[in-house]
Amino acid sequence: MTAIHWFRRDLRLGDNPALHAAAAQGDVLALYVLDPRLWVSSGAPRRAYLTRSLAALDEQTGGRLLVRRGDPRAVVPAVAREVGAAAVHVAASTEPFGRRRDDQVEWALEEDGRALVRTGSPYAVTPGRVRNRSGSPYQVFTPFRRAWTEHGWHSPAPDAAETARAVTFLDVGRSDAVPETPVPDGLALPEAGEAAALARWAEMLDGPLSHYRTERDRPDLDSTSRLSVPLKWGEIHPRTILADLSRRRGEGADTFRGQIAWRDFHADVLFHHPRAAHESLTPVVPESAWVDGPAEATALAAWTEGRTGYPLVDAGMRQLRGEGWMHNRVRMAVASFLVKDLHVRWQRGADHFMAWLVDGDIPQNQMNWQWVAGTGRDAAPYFRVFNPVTQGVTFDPHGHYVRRWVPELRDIPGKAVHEPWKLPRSAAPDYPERIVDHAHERAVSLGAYQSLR
DNA sequence: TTTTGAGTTGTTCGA
DNA sequence: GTCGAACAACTCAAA
Repeated sequence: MTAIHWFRRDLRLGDNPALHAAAAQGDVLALYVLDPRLWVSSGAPRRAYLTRSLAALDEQTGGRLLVRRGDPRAVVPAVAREVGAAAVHVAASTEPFGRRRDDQVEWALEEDGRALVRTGSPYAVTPGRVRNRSGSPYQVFTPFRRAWTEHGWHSPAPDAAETARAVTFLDVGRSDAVPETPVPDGLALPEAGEAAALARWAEMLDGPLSHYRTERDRPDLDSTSRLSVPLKWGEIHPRTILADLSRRRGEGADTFRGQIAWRDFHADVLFHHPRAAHESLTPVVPESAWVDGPAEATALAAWTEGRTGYPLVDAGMRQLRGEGWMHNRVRMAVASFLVKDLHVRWQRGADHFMAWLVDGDIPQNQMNWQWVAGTGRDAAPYFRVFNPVTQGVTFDPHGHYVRRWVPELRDIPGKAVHEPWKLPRSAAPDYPERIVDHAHERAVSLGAYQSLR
């Protein structure tokens, strides 16, 4: 008997229960479907990364990954007919687009007498499972985390080597050509694939994890896991991470576990509120507070190109275009700046992030933007406005991060780099003037909030 | 049943 | 220079 494992956001062999569910039925056809709708909306950095991750997965399957281009609602049932598979196995999608698509694929398969079998999801606890005593989802992170911890999670499934031995992958011939995916000029992509993800995690466990609680906010240090990318693509599963963490003591492990909990929480909130992918869950300022038209375009251009005149903001925006990634602390600072200093709707910023982030993921990206904007379920209080100078001095105390990404400021030593306007113009003649005054715009934002209360 | 206290990520102001 | 309070409103769980 033949079964299909349809890979999506689980581009790995290890700790992949859905793949084992397929293998339990016989030989496995490893399938990936390049959906033009997703391909186009992914942005060049993610397309380039995906291509490389698929190449790594193909190698892991002995060159037997079948890649087909087209609408999964047509492609998946067609491939199932071709190979005579009774079932197509997947890890469940939980975000709005994927749920709808999977339901439609399931109906198409059922018309043909075949089944779509969902086993597991990209989360430690499948969204929708954590409930309070009255059966409702949690609105607030801390109680969610408590219940999530009590809920627990499965032990990891077999690792990649064992899986490769246990599963027989079918060779059904030629894949469709994957389109050319040039890497945008100057963009340094991280290495893709399961092996690279596990190597990065092993490095983290033996190094930065012990100082994670105190140093994770420092963009000038390599103190974070950078696992957002492999987690987005499922090159590693959070369950693998939690199992390793359970064997570690210390506040670093506990803080990192909290980040995994946040990831599950965001997926859970979006599961219960699909509209949160594009609408504010709780509008906190009147529509009139946002800029529109040419004013919005001008503000967005300065922000996306990293020429706002605020060094930390500009460094972050340039890191995004340079690496397809940005340090989390800086993501918050630039997001706060766009929403509360430039008065641009959070959705515009979220769209730009999705266009450039290699880890760009709807639940994490949109929910974090809503957190900063104060519109989320468990959002930042309205008065929490990040001061780009204070954030810079506090978290990039020597200015290393800013100088790395903003070469016009390279000659300003130490933390003075966060306030170049206090120096003679000759210290950084090519660096832009501030496009707004933070203190003033902060007051405007607080006023807008008051007006809706 | 009602009350109470705590809650990812900040900043400013006045004592 | 340091430090605590204030800046809302609401959810949730423990008392």
